[in-house]
Amino acid sequence: MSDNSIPKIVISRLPVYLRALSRMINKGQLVTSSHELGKALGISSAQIRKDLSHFGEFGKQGTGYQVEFLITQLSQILNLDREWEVAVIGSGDIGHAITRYQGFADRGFRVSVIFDSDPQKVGSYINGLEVMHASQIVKVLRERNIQIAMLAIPAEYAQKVTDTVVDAGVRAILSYAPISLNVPDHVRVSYIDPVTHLQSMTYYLSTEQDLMSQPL
Amino acid sequence: MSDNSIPKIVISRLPVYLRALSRMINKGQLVTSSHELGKALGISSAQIRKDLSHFGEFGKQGTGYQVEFLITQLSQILNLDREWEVAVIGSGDIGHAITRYQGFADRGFRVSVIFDSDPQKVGSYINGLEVMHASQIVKVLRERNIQIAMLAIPAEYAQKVTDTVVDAGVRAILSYAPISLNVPDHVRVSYIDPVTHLQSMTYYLSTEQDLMSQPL
DNA sequence: AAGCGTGTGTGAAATATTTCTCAATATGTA
DNA sequence: TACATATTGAGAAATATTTCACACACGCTT
Repeated sequence: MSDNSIPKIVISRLPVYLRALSRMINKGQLVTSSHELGKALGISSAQIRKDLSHFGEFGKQGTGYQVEFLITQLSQILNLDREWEVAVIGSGDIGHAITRYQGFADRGFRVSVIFDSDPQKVGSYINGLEVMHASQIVKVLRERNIQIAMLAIPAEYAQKVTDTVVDAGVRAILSYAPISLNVPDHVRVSYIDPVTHLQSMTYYLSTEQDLMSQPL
Repeated sequence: MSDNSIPKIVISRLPVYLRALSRMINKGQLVTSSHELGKALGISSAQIRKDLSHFGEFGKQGTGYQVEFLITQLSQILNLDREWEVAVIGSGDIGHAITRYQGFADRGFRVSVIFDSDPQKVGSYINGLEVMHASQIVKVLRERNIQIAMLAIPAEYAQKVTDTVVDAGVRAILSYAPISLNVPDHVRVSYIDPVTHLQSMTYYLSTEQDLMSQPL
C-alpha cells in the first residue's frame, strides 16, 4: 500500500532494522522473522510488521523474511542504493573523529570535503582529505552538488554556518552543535548532543527510589 | 500534579528546554514565554506548557517564566543539581573526542576515567586523564561508584563491555557503537549513531520528487 | 494429502501524544 | 479604576502510534 505519507517515526526506525539485518547477513544468517528482529532490537514484532507494511509485503507467511532481500528493499526505500557525499564543517576533535570514522563509508556515505575557518588548520590533511577554508563552502558544495552537511562547530557559529550551507544547496544537516537550528522547510535537520541523552537518563538515576514503594 | 509516571518522551525534551534556557540566561534574558521558547525550538507552545505541567506550575499567567527559576527547577527534576562522574570506554578517535569535549563539564558531567584494552594506549594521557586497562573496569567503577558509562568501542565488543559495566554497577549507558544492546531492566541505554540519522534523512532527499504531483 | 506449527499482514482496539480552547490571572496604560 | 493585551494551566478533542488478534498462507511431517 503506497500511503499518502509515512510517519516520520517509522522512517527513523528503518535504519535500525537495516543495521540489525546487516549484522545477520554478516553472520551468515539468511532468514529472520519479525519476532527475532524485535527481540534483537527490544521492540515488538507487531511494530516491525506494521512498519514494513507501509512499503509493501516483504515477508512470507510461515517463513519470515529473507534477510538479504529485506536489506535490498530497505536500502531502496531509504535511497541508500547510491553513495551520498557529505561535507564536514569544523576540523576540531569532533570533525576529526567524524572524518576518520569508518562507519560512514560502510553504510552509504562518503565524507568528501572538510572545512574550517582556522588558518592553522586549513591546508592540513585528515584521513587524506585536505581541510579547506570555510570561505569556500558555498562554491565547493554547489560545484559538487553536495546535499548533506555535518556540523562539528561551536554553538555560537552553528546558525550562521547553517545559513551558509543551506545557501549552498544542502538539504540535510546533522549537527553536533548543542543548539536548535532554524532552517527553511525543504531542509531536514538532525541533532547529536550526547549531553541531552545523559541528562534524560539521570532523571531515572536519582537515588534509585523504588517506584513501587509509594504509600497508598 | 505529581503524575504516576511521566512519559519518557516528555523527559527527553526537558534537556532541550534546559539548553535553550541556558542560552537565554547567557544572553542576559531574564524572562521568557512558552511561545518564545517554542519558536526557538520549533515546537508548539502548548507542548511546552503541557510538558512542564507534569512537574508543577513554574510560570505566571500574563508574564511567562523566570528563566533562571525554570533552569533551577528543570535541573532539579533531571537530577542535575549535582555532578555526575562518567566513565569512557575506548580511547580511539571517538573516545578521544568525548574525553576532551568541554560540553560535558559545562552541563553536569565529568569524564573521570577512561579505559582501553590496547596496550599501546594504556598509560597514555588524554586531557590529563591516564588511560587505564579495560581489565580494571569493574574494580575502578565499583570503587568510585560510577553509574554512567559511554561506550566508544567497535560493535563487536559492545555487548561484552556492556555486560562488564553493568556488572560494575553502571545504570546508564550512552553507546556510540552501532548495535542494539541487551541490558537488564534497571539499566538505561541511549544510542548515538550518526549513520542512522543520515539514513533517515536520505529518505526525504531522493530526487526531490514533489509529493503533490502524484496523478489522481 | 491432511494435519500441525509457524509467522505474515492488517483491520480494529487500545494507548499515547499533541493540539485546541478558554477561564483565570498578570502587567501596563490612561 | 477600567480596559487592553499577554500568557499560563488544564480539560477536552483531535491525532498519532502501538498493540491485539486472527484469517490466511507456507513448509514440514507423516
